[in-house]
Amino acid sequence: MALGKDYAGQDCSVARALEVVGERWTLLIVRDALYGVRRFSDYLAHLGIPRAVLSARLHALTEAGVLAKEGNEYALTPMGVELWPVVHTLARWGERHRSAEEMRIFVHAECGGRLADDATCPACDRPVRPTEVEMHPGPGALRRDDPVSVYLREPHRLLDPIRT
Amino acid sequence: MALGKDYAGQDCSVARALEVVGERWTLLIVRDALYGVRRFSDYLAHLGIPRAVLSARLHALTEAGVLAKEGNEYALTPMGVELWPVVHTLARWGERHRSAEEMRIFVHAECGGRLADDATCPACDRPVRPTEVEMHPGPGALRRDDPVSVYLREPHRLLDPIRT
DNA sequence: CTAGGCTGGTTCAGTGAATGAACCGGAAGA
DNA sequence: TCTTCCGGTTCATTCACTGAACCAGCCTAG
Repeated sequence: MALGKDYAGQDCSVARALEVVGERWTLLIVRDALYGVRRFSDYLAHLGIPRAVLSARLHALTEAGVLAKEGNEYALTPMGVELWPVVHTLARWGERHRSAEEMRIFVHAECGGRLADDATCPACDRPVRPTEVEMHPGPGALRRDDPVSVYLREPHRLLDPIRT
Repeated sequence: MALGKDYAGQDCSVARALEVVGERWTLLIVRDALYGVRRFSDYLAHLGIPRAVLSARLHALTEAGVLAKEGNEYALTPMGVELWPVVHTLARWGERHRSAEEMRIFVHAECGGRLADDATCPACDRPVRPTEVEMHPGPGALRRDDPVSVYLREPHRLLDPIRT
C-alpha cells in the first residue's frame, strides 16, 4: 500500500478510513453490497467498472475485513455493515445538493416512515439497522437494464441477497 | 470532468456526491476546513499534499460550491458545512476499526458530553451543529510540528478560523 | 526605493494507477 | 463432446498523482 494509496503522516481516523474505502469505486462497491449485491458479474454490470479494478477492489476489501468471500459471493462483514451510516449520510448530501430528483427512498420497514439524514427513524426515534431498511426507487431513478437495476425497480430490503 | 473522475451512468446520489468529494485528498481537505484551516500554506503543511494537487482540489471544491474563496482564504460554504456528518461518521468508523488509540475527541461544548457516532449529543438528545463542537486531542494524537498540528494541541471549536 | 523573504501559486518530467479489450480455465448444460 | 457462462488475469494505452523547480506579487527592513 505504498505511494498513492495511503495518507502516511496523518494522525487522523478519517485518513485511516479513507485508506480502506477512499479509492475510486470502493465506496460504490460497498453501497452495492449494502443493497445486497454479491456476485462479481452483478457488481461489474451495475457499476460499469473495469474488470481488473473490480477484482483488485474486491480483494483489497476482503483483505481489510470489510467483505468476506464465501464460494463465489462477496458479502459485507459486520465491519462492512457499519459503513451504512457513512453511505447513507453521503447519499443524503448528494441527494440534497447534487440531484434534481430523488433517486432512492429509504424507509423504516417496521413503521413505514422515511429515514432521517442521520439514518435514524424520526417516527420511532431510534437508530435503524440496515436490515430494517427498505429501499424504494424514487422519481429520479433511471430505467437501466442491467440485472441489478431491474431487480431494484421493486422495493428491497437492504442486505437481502440479490441473485439475478 | 471527463473520464476518470465521474461515475456516469450511476443513477445514485452516492455517486453524485463522490464526484465532488470522492477524489484522493478531497475529503481530508474538507476535514481540515471543518477544523478551521483556511490558508493555502496551512492545508499544504498539515496534509503533506503536493502543491499542484492542492491547487486543483481547492479550485474544484470552490467551483462545486463546497468552499468559497475570500481574499486568500478558502472557507466552507453552508453546503460544505453539511459534510460534517459524513466526515464525523467516517472518522468514528476509522476510529473503531482502524486505529489503536483515539486521535481526536469531539465534545458538545454546551454540555461537555462526547458526541455519539451519528454526530448527535446523547446527553442533550439532539443533533449538534459543528460550531457547537469542541475538538480535543486524544491519547493517540501524534506530536507533529506543522503550524496547524501545533495549534490543535489545544481544544478548538470546529469552524473557528485557524490563522497561524 | 530596493533587496530579500514569504505567500500562493504554475510548469514540467517521471511514475503509478485506471481503462478497456483480449484472453483463459473451470463448471455446468445441451 | 461442444458450447456457454462465470470469474477472473494480462496487456497496451491513457490519465492522474508526485515532487521538484520556477515564478510573480506583496510586505518589510535597511
